[in-house]
Order: sequence, then structure tokens, then C-alpha cells
Amino acid sequence: MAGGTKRLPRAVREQQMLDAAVQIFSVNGFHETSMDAIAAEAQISKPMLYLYYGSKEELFGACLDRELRRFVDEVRSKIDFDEPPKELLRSAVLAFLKYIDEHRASWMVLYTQATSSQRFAHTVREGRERIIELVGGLLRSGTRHPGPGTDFDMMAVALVGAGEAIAARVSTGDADADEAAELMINLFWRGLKGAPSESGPA
Amino acid sequence: MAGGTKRLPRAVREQQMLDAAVQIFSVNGFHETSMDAIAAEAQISKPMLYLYYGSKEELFGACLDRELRRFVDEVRSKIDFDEPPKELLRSAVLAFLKYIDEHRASWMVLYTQATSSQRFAHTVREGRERIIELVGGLLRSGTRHPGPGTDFDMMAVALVGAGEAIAARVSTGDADADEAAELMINLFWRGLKGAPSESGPA
Amino acid sequence: MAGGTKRLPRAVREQQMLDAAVQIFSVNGFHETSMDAIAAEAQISKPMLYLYYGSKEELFGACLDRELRRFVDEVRSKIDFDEPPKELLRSAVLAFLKYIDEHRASWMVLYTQATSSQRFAHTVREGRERIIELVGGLLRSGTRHPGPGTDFDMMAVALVGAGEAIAARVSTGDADADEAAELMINLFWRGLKGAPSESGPA
Amino acid sequence: MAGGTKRLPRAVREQQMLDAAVQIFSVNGFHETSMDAIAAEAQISKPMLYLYYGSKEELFGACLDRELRRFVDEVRSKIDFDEPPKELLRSAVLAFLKYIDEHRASWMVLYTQATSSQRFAHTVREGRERIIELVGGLLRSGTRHPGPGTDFDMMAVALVGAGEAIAARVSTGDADADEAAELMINLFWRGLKGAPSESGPA
DNA sequence: AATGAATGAGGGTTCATTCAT
DNA sequence: GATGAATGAACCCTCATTCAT
Repeated sequence: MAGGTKRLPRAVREQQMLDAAVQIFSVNGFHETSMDAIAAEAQISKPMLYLYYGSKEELFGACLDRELRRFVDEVRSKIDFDEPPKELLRSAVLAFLKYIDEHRASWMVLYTQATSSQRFAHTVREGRERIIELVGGLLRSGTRHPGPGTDFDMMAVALVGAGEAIAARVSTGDADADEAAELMINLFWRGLKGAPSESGPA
Repeated sequence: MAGGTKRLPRAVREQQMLDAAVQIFSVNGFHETSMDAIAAEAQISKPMLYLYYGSKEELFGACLDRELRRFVDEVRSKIDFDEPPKELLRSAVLAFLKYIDEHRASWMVLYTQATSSQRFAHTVREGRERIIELVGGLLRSGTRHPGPGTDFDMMAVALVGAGEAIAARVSTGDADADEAAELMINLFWRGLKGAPSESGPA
Repeated sequence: MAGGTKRLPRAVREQQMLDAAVQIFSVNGFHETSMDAIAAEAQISKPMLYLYYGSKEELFGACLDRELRRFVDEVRSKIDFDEPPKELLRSAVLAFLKYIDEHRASWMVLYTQATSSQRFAHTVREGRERIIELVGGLLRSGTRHPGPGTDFDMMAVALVGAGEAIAARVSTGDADADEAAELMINLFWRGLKGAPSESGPA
Repeated sequence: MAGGTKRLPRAVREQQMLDAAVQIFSVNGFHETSMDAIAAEAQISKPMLYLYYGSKEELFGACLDRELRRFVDEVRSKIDFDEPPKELLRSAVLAFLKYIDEHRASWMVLYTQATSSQRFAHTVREGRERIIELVGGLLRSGTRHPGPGTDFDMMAVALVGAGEAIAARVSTGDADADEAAELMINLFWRGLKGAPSESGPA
């Protein structure tokens, strides 16, 4: 027949499927997405999905893995550890928010979806931990004389959490990536005391 | 008969059901929770759930409503707007984290679960907005001479996001509520520059 | 309390319930009617229905019995066996169609509903048989010299069937009871040969 | 693995399912038939029913459509409009009753069942109307000099109604198709006056 | 006499998953 | 290599029916 049956190398097929899966998962969420829908979006048959990924969960996991890796790689590539700390922080925050801004549908929602099922807490937590470690490292390396009890990791947790929240606003178009980055940097660098007005609270 | 099957007034049963539903939903998530499981947990029959709440979605919505209201009420009740700003901030952060700490299973996971289904984004978003407004108000009222472009709401978004991230750590037992509160307060009040060591980054 | 609990003599209650049941059954059909709906219509509680009628089926049966009896009684009362046959036939047909016309919602639909479940075939069939016997008797008594093979009962079956079909038209307002009666009488009395034109088919 | 589970082309399965559905629906009625029962009768799994027909209602509708079409086709094919009117009438009545006689379980009960749910009144009414139009056309074309007020359609309604009633007797085995046809033809052609005895009523 | 509270049982529907071709 | 055909297993929901008051 003319239409459907194309022979594609494995790698291409895999990406094609992941693209479709990410797309549909990000729109409908894990549970509300059917394998039929993904197969339809990928323009292949369902058994192919199972042949390549084994199960819906594994497919979703593969989506998470790819997107998280892409995200980490992207952000890593945008920062230069030789920069002075403040620039480093700015670069990282900007890279983070820019990535979110440019990959709304895929990453942000997928990230959200993943947290919904205990089954993927592992993957997401790991991804988030990697980011937190990255940020924690930034903080540690940027601090000349750290106090003995300074919990850089927990600070990184807060930073990343704030980043995610701001990112959610960015991803919905309710905030501008650049402005939000500036705000975050100021906020974290100088704290509430160092609000833009330079006057600070009492 | 032992003691299970009692005639209870409507109000009591309602709470009993909500308690069970919150418990199970928080552990398994919305989609992975069956009405059977909730009924079993509440030690009642399934039709009762439907008689009182109409559908699984409505039941989940009722859970959300109750927990969010409780949370907001609790935090609100713990802060005193007449305190000086720094104390105010401390009170709020502490109240927030304490609440999470004491209602791990229920609130935190339920909060997370709710974001998984597009259908409840509304409710959760509203709840979160109420909190953000609360925090935004704190900031506004605590700042003597705000700069003209100070975006208190976006700052509140960041703070709440950071709080949620820290809260997640608290809720999993990976952080102590009091210590985490202290860290957050310092972080936000003085920024990274004013890290506990008082020495700050380069 | 003020409102609900009224003491009514048994007979009154029974009729009140049957009225409600007939009303709802006739609108929604047997299977699509819930006992709740009937109780609500009758403004009593469900246990009362069960106390008086035992089950949904028995209640429906009671409805059928009452309506069928009323119908037969009504038609019987309108015809006078001393009239000449043609007048007798006219009276019967008219009484039949008039009754339908005046009890559309109740009888016609209930009659229809009843045929839907094997369980009530009995009651309905019996009722219909009584009518058919009545009509068959009319025919028999009206025929001076019946042929040996004349199957008056089967003729009555046909008459009643035609009557029901016409009645359905009457009950939906698509036919006028008087005109329809005239047509039926002519049709049956003279057959197609004796159509109104008096000319008849080839 | 005896021989049940075969891969069958779509068209074959469709008929197989309809056959089973007609069979079970006709015996138990719409509401009292479960999809499980139909699936069991068709020796397939329930999801197949849903894959092919979407819902119980649609499946029932498909049954109705097929059976009504078959019926109309069959009766139409058995009559020849070039015959003289009386023969035409006889052919039609015979074809009608023969069809019923040969398709008792399926058609007659299905026809009856369909009237039980408001949802299928439409389909059945349409089918009946088609038949009535057919008969009305027969009458019209068979009458040389119709009177101005002759309501052939209403006469057709009566004829079809009588036919259905007779058919019910035939379908239960309480009447012979041929004898019943003869009776109907005589009755309609000559009316009660022209009863078999040729003597007629007073 | 009357009812609010409660449930056992079952039906329609969907989906992830797997054969057989 | 690729797929149309098929299903087991659950899940949501409803309803006739019955206690306990």
C-alpha cells in the first residue's frame, strides 16, 4: 500500500515517539493520556510503542529522562564557572528561566505532571537534585568565607523552588523572563532589605 | 455487631469521609485512588460517598477546599500584622512550615496531587494565589519606602515558591521546620550576601 | 416538626402513591423510573412505598391493574348492548378513543411501557384479552348468520390492534377522536370496498 | 484453544455481534440486557462491542436499523405493484405476516422492545411510518375513485395496527400466518359486513 | 405511622496490553 | 518491521431495597 508503512532507523523512530509522547503527556497529563493518543500523534501503531518502550510508565520515564537531561545540559552550557559569582548567578537564573520560557508546553507541564505520581518522584527528584546540586555548588564556590553552619544545599533548594515558582509565571506568560530573572537575582542577592528602592524595610 | 455500622448525623459522616478521602488521595493521588479504597478507609459503603459528594471529582474538590481553607486559616491565625516586619515574616514562615510539618501526609501531597489534573488547577491556583496575596501584603506593609517598580507580588511568588520547595523537604523529613524557617528568613531578609557567616559572597 | 408527617387513611395513601407512580412511570417508563422519583412525586418516603407495595414490580403491577380496570369499566359503561350492532360498534370505538384521548399521559404510555418487559406481558395481555373478548362478543352478537369458520376473536384482535394504532395517533394529537372513530367504523363495517366515496376499488 | 478466538474481518464481526445483540435484546429487552450477555452470546469480549458500536444505545440502534431495513426490504420485494389491488393487498399482508412468522424472536420482540425506551421511539416510529406510507400508497393506488375526504394514511395506520396485533398472535404461535392473512384480507376488503359467511351482520 | 441513613449487587465503559498476521 | 484485532481487569456510578430510630 502507499501510505503508512515506512521503515525508519531505530533512533529516528525513538525520537519521533518521544516527541509525540512529550507533546501529549504535557497537554493531558500522565493518567489522562492514552497510549492510543500517543500512537496516533506519532503516526505509528500501538504495538510499536510497546516494542520500543515496554509500557506506558517506561515511556513516560523515557520522556522525563530526555527532557530533564536536555534541560540540565542546556542550563549547564549557558553558564561559565569562571565568571564572578554574581554574574554566575545571573547567568544561571537567566538560563533557567529562558529554558522554561522556550519549552513551556514540554518541560514545565511535564515537570508538573511527573510530580503527581509517586512512581516518578524518583526521576523528577533526581533531576531536581542535580539542579539543586548545581546551584548549591554555585553558592558554595561563590562564598568566600562560609559560616560553619551554612547549609548551601538548603539555600539551593529555596532558590530552585523560587525559580520554579517564578518559572511557572513565566511559562504562563504572566511574567517576563528577563524581568523575572532580574527580580530573582536582586531578591536573592540582597534579600528583602535590598529591595530596588535601596531603602529597605525598617 | 461489633461497632462499625452506626447511624451518624450528616455532618459527622461528612468529616469522616473527607478524612478518609484526604488520607487516601494524599497517599495515592487522584487517579490512582479508587472510590472503593476511600469507602473502605472511611468504613462506609461506596454509595454513601456518592450520596454525599456526587462524584469522585467533587469529593476530591471538597478535600481540596477543606484542606486549603484549614491551611489558610491556620497560617492567618498565627501571624499578627502589628508585629514588626521581621517578626511578621518569621511568624509567617514558621506558621507555614509548621503547618506543613504537622500535616505532611494530608496537605503537602494533596497539594501536589491537585496539580496533576487539569481539573483542579483552578482550585489549587486560587489557593496558592490567596497565599501569595497574603505574603505580598506582608511585604508591602513591611517596606517603608518601596521603590516605584517594586513588584511585591512577584517577590511573593518567589518567596512562596521557595517556601513550597523548603516545605517539601520538611514534609519528607529531610529538613527541620525550625531550622528551615531560620534559613529562609535569613535568606530572604538579607539575601545571599548576608549568609549566616555574616561574611557574604565575594 | 411542622411539615411532612401527615396521617392519612390507608386507602387515600394508596391512591396518592398510585397517582404518583402512574404519572412518573408514564413519563419515564418502567426501567427509567426510580423509586426515589416516585416517592418524591408522591411526597412520601421510600419505605412507605415498600410498605404498601413491596417492590417496584408490584407497584408497577398495581398501576397497571388500576388503569386497566378503569379503562375497561369506562368503556363498558359507555356502551349499551341493546343498541343495534352498528351503533354498538360506533359506541365502543368512540368510547375507546375518547378514553385514550382523555387519558393520554397515563394510560397510553403506561400501556406501551408495560409491553416492554416480559414480566408485565401477563397483566397487559390479560387486560387486552378482556377488551378483545368484549369486542369479540360485540361482533358475535351482532352477526346474524355467522359462517362456520368465522373467527370472531381474531377479528376482534385486528379491530383492537387497529384501534390501538389509531389511538396512538389520537393520543399524540395527530388525529381527532371523533373523525378517527368514524373512519374506523366505516373501514371495518364496509371494508376498503366501502370507502367514503362509495365507489370502492376496482 | 478450541476454535473460538479467531481473527475475523470487520464486516463479519459486525454481523456476528448484531446477530447476538438482536437475539439477546429480543429476549430480554433493552434494559434487562447486559453488554456482558451480548458479548457472551457473540463469543467475544465486551470491549469489542464498544470498539465497534460505541455504546449500548448505539448497539441497540444498530440492531433496530438492520432489522427494520431487512423487514422493509423483504416485504417490498414480495409485492408487485402491477398486480390488481386485491392481489396486491393479499401479497402485502402475507409478506408482512410471513416475515413476522419467520423472524419471531428477532423482529417482533425487538420491535416491541424498542417502544419501551423514549430514546428509540424515533427509530421505531420512523420504521412504522415507512410501512404505513407503503400501505397508504397501496390503498391510494388501488382506489379508482377516491372520495375527496378519504384519509388513506389514517386507514393505513389502522391496517398496520391491525396487522401488528395479528402479527403478535402469529409471533406467539397463537395464529397461523396464512389463515390470519386470509382473515385480514377479507376483513379489510369487505368489512365486517362481508364476513366469510357472506351473510354479514344484521 | 413514618423516615433518614445505609448498602449489596451489578451495569456501562475504558484502557493498557498482547496476539496472529 | 509493522499492525489490526482482541481482551482481562478495573473503575465509576446507580438503584432497589432495608435497618434503626
